[in-house]
Amino acid sequence: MSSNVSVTTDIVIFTIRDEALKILLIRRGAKPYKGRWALPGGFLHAEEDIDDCARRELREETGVSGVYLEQLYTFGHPKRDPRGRVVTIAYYALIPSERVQLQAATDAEAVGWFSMDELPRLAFDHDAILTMAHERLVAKLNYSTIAFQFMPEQFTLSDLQAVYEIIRQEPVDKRNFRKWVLGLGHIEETGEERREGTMRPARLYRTKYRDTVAIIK
Amino acid sequence: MSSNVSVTTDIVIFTIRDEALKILLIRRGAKPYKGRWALPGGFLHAEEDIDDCARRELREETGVSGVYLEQLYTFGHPKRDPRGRVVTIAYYALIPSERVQLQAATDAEAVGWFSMDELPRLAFDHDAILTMAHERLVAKLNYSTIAFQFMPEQFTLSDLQAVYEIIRQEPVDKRNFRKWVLGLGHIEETGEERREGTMRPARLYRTKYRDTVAIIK
DNA sequence: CAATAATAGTGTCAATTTAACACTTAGTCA
DNA sequence: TGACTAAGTGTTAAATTGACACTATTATTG
Repeated sequence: MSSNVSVTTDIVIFTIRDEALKILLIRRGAKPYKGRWALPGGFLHAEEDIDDCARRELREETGVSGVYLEQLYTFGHPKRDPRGRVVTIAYYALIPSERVQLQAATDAEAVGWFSMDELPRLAFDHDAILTMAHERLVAKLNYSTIAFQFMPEQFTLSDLQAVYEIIRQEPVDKRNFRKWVLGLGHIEETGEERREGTMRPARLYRTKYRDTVAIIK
Repeated sequence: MSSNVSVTTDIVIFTIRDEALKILLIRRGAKPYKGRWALPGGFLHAEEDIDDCARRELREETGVSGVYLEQLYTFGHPKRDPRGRVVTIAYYALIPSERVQLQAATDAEAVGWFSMDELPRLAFDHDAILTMAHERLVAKLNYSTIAFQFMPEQFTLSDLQAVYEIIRQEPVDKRNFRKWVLGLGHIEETGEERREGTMRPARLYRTKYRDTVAIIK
């Protein structure tokens, strides 16, 4: 009756780093696709919820927890894994830029951050998963506060605008952006300023609802 | 390694009938939850794609094929099925009103169409699945042509408007609706009219892109 | 201490989109 | 031919969106 299917979760882990949207990939050490880059992922444990499985994989690969994680889609073509029948529940996660730096040291060899425009060939159907995750992220910028999940505790409006510009791959009008984002009522001034180099200091903001992604308008 | 998980698909089948949005449920004949109503669904076959599995279930329960079917979400809480570990990939399908009539005869006993506001208690976590499907459908009305999937070959603008009103559960302005829907450019006049009773005949329309759901604006 | 360099911060107006609203038309039947 | 019933049709005000350029603040340097 059960037809003996293996179930895994794979995660598309996004962050913003070096002015670019990056994805975490892992170089496979075993067959199949040995040596190819792949999404982090792993088998569902016996008594584990699928969200927990994804969270566990995320923690194992990046050390981070408590970040935004959302189920994306389930991929189950019978031939997607040459080893046998493997259904994978794909997730995507968003990690604030700061947290990534902390992890830069781990495992240096087998793990890498890649820009969307310099992706290597991927194992399995991971390119399809990644493409779908990217489309979802871009779409969600327009009707949710998902972008805030990339921000550190405190950030400037220019920082936040940069996230939108990097993901959208096009410039955003500064005044309209500020009007819009302040009008949302989801961020507030911390009262502090960031001064850097020889320029006018920028006001710092924080998100009011740290780990909620709101649907807007 | 595979932890022996069973995989099923469950389907939320929507149609519009008797001025209401209805969902197809099946009365369970076996334990667990014997006698309770449940979503149609079944186990994934060995060499079957998951979409095909859902389509097969849909055809088995309703006799229809070639209708709109979309993957919804995957539910995998370890305790969601008392028999053991079952991960279910939930889908939802939209069936045009006309096609339903044809199936009214089948299996009369064990199958039933239920309005959203007169739902019985459901087996497993099927109420959560159904709620999510309903939310998705309502959301998609606003940014896609998904509602057209409920329409027969030919329909009037009033027919189409009724679909929006039934799903939204609120009246829609007739003139604004017509302006909007004609402006989309996704339907065209057939040239024919429907005359019924003692009223002015209504122009008939058809969708231009039969089995595509477009994302709009 | 004045000039410069670099980013932060700010408002208006036109264009577009959305939302509200009521009467005429075409047909059937009595 | 009058009455009934749903079909069909435009205008206007309000709200939203999008385009656009200058002043403010700081640190550094001559």
